[in-house]
Amino acid sequence: MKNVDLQVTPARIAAMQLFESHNTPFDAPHLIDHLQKELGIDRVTVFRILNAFVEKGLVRKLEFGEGKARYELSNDEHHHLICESCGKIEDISDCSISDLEKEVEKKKGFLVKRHALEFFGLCKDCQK
Amino acid sequence: MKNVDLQVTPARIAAMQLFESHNTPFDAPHLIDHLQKELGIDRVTVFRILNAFVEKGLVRKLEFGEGKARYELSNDEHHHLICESCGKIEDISDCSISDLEKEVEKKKGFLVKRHALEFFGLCKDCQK
DNA sequence: GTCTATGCAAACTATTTGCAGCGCG
DNA sequence: CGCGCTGCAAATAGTTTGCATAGAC
Repeated sequence: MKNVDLQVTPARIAAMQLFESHNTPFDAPHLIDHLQKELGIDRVTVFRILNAFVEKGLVRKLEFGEGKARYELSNDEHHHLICESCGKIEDISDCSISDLEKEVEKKKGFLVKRHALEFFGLCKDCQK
Repeated sequence: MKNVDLQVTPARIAAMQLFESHNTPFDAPHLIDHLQKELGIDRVTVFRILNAFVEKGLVRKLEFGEGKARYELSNDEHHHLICESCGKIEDISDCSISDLEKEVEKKKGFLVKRHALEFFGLCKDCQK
């Protein structure tokens, strides 16, 4: 955290710990809930921490059409399977879009910096 | 519009016309602006129209991480190139994700109903 | 000690809900 | 004329901003 020029504070440590212990992306209210109970951190501070983390590239901001953002560690590149029935979010890592990306750059002259790919549907358990 | 069991009203006609004359997805405030000036339609009504259109499958709801939704006609299947500098949104239609989709279904047992794919970066004009 | 982070209050934006009245079919 | 659509008021959810104080380095 010091390597990205951010002060190390209790709130930020706790926030980072929650990211590290979570395997699925969560939203601001979820983090607020935790930090409020645990350390009495204010809602506003949580949003500021999230924005700082995103800006420094520690964390990625996602949107799944819920009217609020979700966040996850930006360690590895992967995409999501979102179950429209139970809300479970799974990861997929094998992303073979680089070909399509190259095509876009050639065809449209568009310089791709990042992409978002999500699959919506029904998870194994919700199908039967 | 009658074929999806929705009453045909001035507000809905005007909304549909805006969709048909627009080539890029727009947000609720944009539509509100138009319908308010044109016909004095209330903000709330516009949201209700948008929800009805989405529910009936006439329109698709998108989110590009702006903290608000965008909408577009759901005629054809395509994806978007979003310029992070000027905000221009272009379409790409040749989507070759069906392979990846099949893989997901096999590997994870996840039933894919739809997917979202967007590329973020710099458009031709914003690169130099 | 300086500069950044936090708390509190307030504001703002997008969106939803309740209820009464209007209008499409 | 009945039920769905709209308007108005109000509420809710997520998120941002301003300013004064507390805390990290």
